[in-house]
Amino acid sequence: MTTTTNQLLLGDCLQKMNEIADSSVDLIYLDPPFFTERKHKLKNRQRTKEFSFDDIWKQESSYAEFLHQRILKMRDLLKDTGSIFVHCDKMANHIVRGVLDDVFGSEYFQSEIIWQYKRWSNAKKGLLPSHQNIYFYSKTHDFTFNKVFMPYSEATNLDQILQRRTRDKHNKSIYARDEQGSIKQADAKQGVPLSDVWDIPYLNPKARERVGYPTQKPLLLLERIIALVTNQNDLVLDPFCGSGTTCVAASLANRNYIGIDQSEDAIELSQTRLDKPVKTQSTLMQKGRKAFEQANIQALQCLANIAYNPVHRNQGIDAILVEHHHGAPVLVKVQKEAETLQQAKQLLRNAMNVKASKMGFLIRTQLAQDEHSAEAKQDTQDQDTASIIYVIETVELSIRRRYA
Amino acid sequence: MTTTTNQLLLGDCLQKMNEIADSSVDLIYLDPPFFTERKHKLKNRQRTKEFSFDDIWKQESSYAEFLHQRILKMRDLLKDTGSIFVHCDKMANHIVRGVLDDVFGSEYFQSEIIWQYKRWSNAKKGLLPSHQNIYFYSKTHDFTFNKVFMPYSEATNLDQILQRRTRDKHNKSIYARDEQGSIKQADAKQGVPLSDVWDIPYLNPKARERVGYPTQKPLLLLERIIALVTNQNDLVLDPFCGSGTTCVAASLANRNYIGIDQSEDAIELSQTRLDKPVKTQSTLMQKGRKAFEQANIQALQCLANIAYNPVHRNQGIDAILVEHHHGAPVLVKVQKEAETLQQAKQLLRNAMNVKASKMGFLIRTQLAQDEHSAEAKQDTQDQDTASIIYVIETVELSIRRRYA
DNA sequence: GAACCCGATGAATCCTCGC
DNA sequence: TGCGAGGATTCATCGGGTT
Repeated sequence: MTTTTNQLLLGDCLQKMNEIADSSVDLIYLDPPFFTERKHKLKNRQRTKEFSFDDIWKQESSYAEFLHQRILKMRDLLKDTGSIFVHCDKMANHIVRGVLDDVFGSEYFQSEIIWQYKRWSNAKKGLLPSHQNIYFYSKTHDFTFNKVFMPYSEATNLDQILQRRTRDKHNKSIYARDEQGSIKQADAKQGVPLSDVWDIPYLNPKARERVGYPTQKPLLLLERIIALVTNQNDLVLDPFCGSGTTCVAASLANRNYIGIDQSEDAIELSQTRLDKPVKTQSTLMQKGRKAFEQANIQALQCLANIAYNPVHRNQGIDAILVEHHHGAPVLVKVQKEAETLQQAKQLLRNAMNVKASKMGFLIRTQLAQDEHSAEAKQDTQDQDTASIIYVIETVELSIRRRYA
Repeated sequence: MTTTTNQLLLGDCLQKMNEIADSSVDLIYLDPPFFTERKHKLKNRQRTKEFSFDDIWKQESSYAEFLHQRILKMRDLLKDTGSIFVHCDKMANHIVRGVLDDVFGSEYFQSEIIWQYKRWSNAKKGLLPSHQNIYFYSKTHDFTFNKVFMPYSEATNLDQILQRRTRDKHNKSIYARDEQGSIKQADAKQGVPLSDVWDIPYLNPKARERVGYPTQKPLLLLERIIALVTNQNDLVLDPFCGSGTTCVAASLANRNYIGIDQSEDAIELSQTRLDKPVKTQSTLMQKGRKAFEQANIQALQCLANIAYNPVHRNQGIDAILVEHHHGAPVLVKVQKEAETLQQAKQLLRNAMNVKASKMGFLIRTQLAQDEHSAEAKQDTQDQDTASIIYVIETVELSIRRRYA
């Protein structure tokens, strides 16, 4: 049997998976639906002194049964080098784990991935839920895995890490030295293996990427999973594809895909997204939180000795000073490379209107086309609102100016 | 029955807990021993097509039974306002969760806490394990909880947070505006509620706090848990107290404690620690990770487009290139403001000797007193070691030079 | 085969040395 | 004697090799 790839199938995956050849899939990702009705049944149950596992499972059995049947079939579809990633509802992760241990075997459990994100807070008593669990099992020990390396920790003595080590006669670890007694260097290192805790921004409620599916996942999450355990032209299957994120990510990464869903709407939506994929264009999404911190280094350096709160994700403002001025916040904006001074000023002015700010600082970083225009040099006083924008230059710009 | 507090009990907690009065404990923390023998039993088990839940559990049942008996008793010991925190082994978290759901009821599940950390890596194919799970259940809905707030994330729209919000007639959340229609500023906010993902440094192998217990937890972790769900003079119980971290943390926070352990050594050790508690106080602990990042911003900026590993805490080196040269690392140093070129060169040269590096780059950022000296302009070749230092200038410096 | 040993690992602390 | 820079050391966890 040959499998037609790059298609979306409408129906229960239990049936539809029969259209896929055994041992043909490289990665299965699923976020199975979770039926919350069961939960309430538990409420009034009697606690018994004599413990039986059946008690736990009876409550969950219909769900576990549902999942078990399907995951059994999924295992057959996987190549020997294939992997499965199962996204868990927080009320059911023990059930999912139990089923996976049964079908794949606990020795093929690779990782519990924690997808961590910051989120808008709620008023709930307790801790703010800010993670989800993804279980990663491989079919065999010979699974495809593309190693990813991350930077060393800031607290690491990196120069020492690069020294070769050995053990002395007491089996104590020491640095290796050559005949002259100088330290031997280790081979080139690439960094630290990727951790099982992933800090990936939660899909912002207003993101363009969002298509209205409650459990929609960020593309970045799926892209990372796909990059980790598949290669180009491999086949990715999502048996509960929903809004189609997995398929879109696979398609963007030049992998083949098959998506299955019971809902006609889901299939239609997925197809639309596949025809014209939209990925949220935010610095945070693309480069991660670290890059976000560095993106504005220049701006922050200018402010090095002033007490300020950095502001991200706002075109008009890069920082708000801690000190207020006449009871209103003082805003700071750094001119971006692509902005003319005019544009930058207007953005800051808008922001100041919204924030009712009376004082703003605009930090120039770019030479103007017409260096002699009045606008380029003067601070701006807005007649209506009595607010003022001071224009400041970076040191570097003032040097370049003398050459202009 | 009255309970004697601030004591350590030797024995199986199943028996010893009988010495504690029912409904007298405010917090139970436990890190139950985990018997890894199970793992191997699972290995050769046949997967059966007809699915039975008993199959999953039979393997685990002796362990689950062990845990269930004890946790049942623990629930009785808890006050109605009390909570339990259970630390899980990564191979057993589904078992623990199942038992807790059974004893406490899933509606009293409050959080799965992810304790996240950085740690030395290993050769594992796959993701680097860097978290542990802690389950948090309350006995009733009326549990003690002290809200904790953390600083806002870098990606938060801080400017929006500072705007006062209200609801319109359709009960939709909107920004509050004054008579003139401009936005009202909110009062100072406390921050974001504490997340269920905790970044707490792992107990370092060299830490003096370490006492030799393999599963010893950092005091910081227990301190946070205790602060979260207990008040002064409350009673904290650890039925598997091991090295006694829980009791020490409770004692330091002016809570009462009871620790139980089967091992005489553990009890003795715990008592020693209680008499003279040691807590790690380091730069990382005190100033946090951020302190490292900001120390060196300027140097890192100069290296923007080169593949390098940043080096902290070493005067002679700011970075090591990823690529090696003639089998030796290539070192990079950025001249600091207070350093003359001579001094900078010497520091780099020393570092190169120690690291046996053949090639180094020194990035000039300062104009020399005597701009015309030969030393200022020339690269340095060391006759003895055949190593060479290339001197490079920043763009900014070369502009300033033309004015010098 | 199974049990054991051994080397590699990197985070982060302790510790020493020099001024 | 105090302090800071940076060198030294440890540990749990893998894989792989060897009894």
